[in-house]
Amino acid sequence: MRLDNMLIAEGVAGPEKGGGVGAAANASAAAGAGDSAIEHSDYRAKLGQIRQIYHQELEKYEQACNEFTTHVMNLLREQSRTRPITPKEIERMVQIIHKKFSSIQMQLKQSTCEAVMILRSRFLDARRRRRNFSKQASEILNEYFYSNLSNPYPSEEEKEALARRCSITVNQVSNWFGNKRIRYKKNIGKAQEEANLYAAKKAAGEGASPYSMSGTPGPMMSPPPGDESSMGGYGMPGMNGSGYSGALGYDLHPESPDV
DNA sequence: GGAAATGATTTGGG
DNA sequence: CCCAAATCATTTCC
Repeated sequence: MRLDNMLIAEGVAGPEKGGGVGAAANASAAAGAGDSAIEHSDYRAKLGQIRQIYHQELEKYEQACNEFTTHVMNLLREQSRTRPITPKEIERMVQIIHKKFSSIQMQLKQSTCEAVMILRSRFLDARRRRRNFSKQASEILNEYFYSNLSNPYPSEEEKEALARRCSITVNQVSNWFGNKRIRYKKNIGKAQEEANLYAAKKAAGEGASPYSMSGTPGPMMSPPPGDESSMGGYGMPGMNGSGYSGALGYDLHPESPDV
């Protein structure tokens, strides 16, 4: 019913996917804006584990059910010597057994669903895998922010430029400015120091080049001496060993973290 | 270990 | 869409 559909939708039940668990070796980290590729393979690996356990258990139940059924059949056959037993009665017995076992399977399915839900919330919520930006990125963003304090709203192009220089996404730049604005406003008194600090830094670093905001937002501004915007992001997230323990003995042992 | 800092998301308004 | 504000979850610093 619902649970089945959900499990199929999540890829736990249903058609077997290719090589199964160990077939998530995706080593193509697109240079551009590829941000949701690596986390996905990790997610799938864990999902594969869940699927494996699920099928294992399912099979076990199936087997147990069959064994129990034949056992009961034997008992009935034995009894048939002392009293007449109709085929209908046997069939009813079998049905009762199957019903019982299917309810047990239901439990398995439900706890599997729960496990998937937990997994989803663990991996799909980016808040849980937050990483601080690099020092340089913060520098760049702060520079812009305090240089344009009167209007700290970078246009789309400016955001893109900042994103490139910081090796982060445009969305992250937007987030950063959203956070920065609100948090700057919250305590202006204290942040003022920071403003001065960055203003001074600016003046010292650039000498006579007031690219504040009046003129064109030239995309060719020369960065300060210590630029180096390559540096390939900020490394792979360590992915602390979550080890969620589901209701029914699901336990994803902390796997070796590498791609 | 707890507080502060910080990045990301949700909510609500335009 | 973008933004502000509130909130969440994690990292960093003490």
